[in-house]
Amino acid sequence: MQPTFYNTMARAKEAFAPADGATVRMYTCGPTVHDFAHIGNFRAYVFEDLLRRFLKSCGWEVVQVMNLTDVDDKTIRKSRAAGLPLRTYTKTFSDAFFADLDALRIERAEYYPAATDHVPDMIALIQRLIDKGFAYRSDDGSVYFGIDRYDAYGRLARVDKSGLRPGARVAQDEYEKESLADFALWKAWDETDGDVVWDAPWGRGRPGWHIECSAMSMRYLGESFDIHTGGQDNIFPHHEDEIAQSEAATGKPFARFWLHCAHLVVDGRKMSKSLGNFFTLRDLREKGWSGREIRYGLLSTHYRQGLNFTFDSLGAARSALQRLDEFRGRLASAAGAAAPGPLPSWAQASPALFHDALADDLNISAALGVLFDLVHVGNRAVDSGDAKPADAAAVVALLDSWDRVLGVLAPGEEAADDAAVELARLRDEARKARNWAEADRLRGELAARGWVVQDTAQGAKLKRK
RNA sequence: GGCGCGGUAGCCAAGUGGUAAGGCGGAGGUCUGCAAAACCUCUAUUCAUCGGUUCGAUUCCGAUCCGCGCCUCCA
Repeated sequence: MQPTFYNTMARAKEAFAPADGATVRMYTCGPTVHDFAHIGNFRAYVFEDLLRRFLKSCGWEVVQVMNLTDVDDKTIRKSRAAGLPLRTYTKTFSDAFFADLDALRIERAEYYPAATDHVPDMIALIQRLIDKGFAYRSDDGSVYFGIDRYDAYGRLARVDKSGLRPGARVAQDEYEKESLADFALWKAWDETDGDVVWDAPWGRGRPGWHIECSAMSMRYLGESFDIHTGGQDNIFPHHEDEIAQSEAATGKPFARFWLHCAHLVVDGRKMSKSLGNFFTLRDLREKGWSGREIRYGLLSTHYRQGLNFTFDSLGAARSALQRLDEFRGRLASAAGAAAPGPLPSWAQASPALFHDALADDLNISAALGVLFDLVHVGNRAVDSGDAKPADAAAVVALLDSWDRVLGVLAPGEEAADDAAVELARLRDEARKARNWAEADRLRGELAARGWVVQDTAQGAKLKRK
């Protein structure tokens, strides 16, 4: 089935294929590296990772770009407060960001351009906009995009530009703009910028926020590309402004599909430090949750659905993953060294069901339903002895192919240490001697070391608690 | 005020104009020395409320109530 994605531009699901039929060119709005990313941010990145992996499973190549915003008001302010050069300050957080991506099993994008490495591209793009009459210079040397000079403004967010009213956060010093919703392409230098400054033909300063995404997407993906994603809060103004400045400059359609993921709340409330419900990935890992568990928690709710993140839901993720691990382990032992045969009858429908679920705008709940249905019938087959080694091997291969999309199955087994193996051996001996008290004592000792014993037909197995 | 999303079992969460997937949790049972895991059975006569359309609506339409997001740099 051909994938269908909900395109914010159309406010409807639309059939998707890459424009050139082979390679999906995708731009994903990335982090502002002035602090550790929080789990709300990672919800978006996990969604984009699922999208990326699913597109690959459809047989397409993917070229993904994720920007690193390493210059903006907050970043400058914080780096100056820390007494560090901008680069030094942001490196801490971009390094942490990549470590967090790894923990969440998020595949690397092809490009992670940093804004500060692409200022010349931005200057060139702004110059094009000035030359074409879409942008104007204000008295202080800033450059603004004039939305009244661009007819199509407001198409994505469906805002009427005449209806835009001033928000609470409009700075006092922006009176020079032609229209309130005009946005800065270039901000003239002032003393709070310190040494964060570039020379441009119209004066010294630094780029506005929106322009980096236009300039960097064009550099790596071309002036038109397939998919642009971000959090729903980016629809307006960020993505609206990207479209305006990009299409005004090139005269070409910018992104064909716009996918936006909904926000995450914690315990039903917006995350905030004052409520004590604000978590970075690091915070959760320190509480003993694995990256895989957190990934499952973030992944298992449809991306356009608001996600209520709770510790109960993490516990549910842990249990669900244990069930999946157990199933894969049972199948692997049933398979032994057998080569995969054709899928057994009880699994034959599964691959198409799984693909079709995700092809329907990444319906992850339906896809997980297919997965758990397979676990159910598969466990039954193993119990009844119907699963022949070649069958089991085929289903293991199927699970592994699904996991290239989901990225949650492979548990990263921890081999039991020698001491635990010895305790398990002693317990086996005690059991053979029907010395149940000693066997249970040894099981307790293993439990204290964090190991759970399972007696199976193949002998005792040790699993991490 | 404008744009938009959502209200489905104890919790999370799909879904369809024809009678409610799946996960977690809970109860009972099988297996086991006991466990663990797995399996079996049960756990929403009902999908926020009220109207309407229809042979029939949780699913379509309207209204109401409630919760939430964005409206200048927050994924």
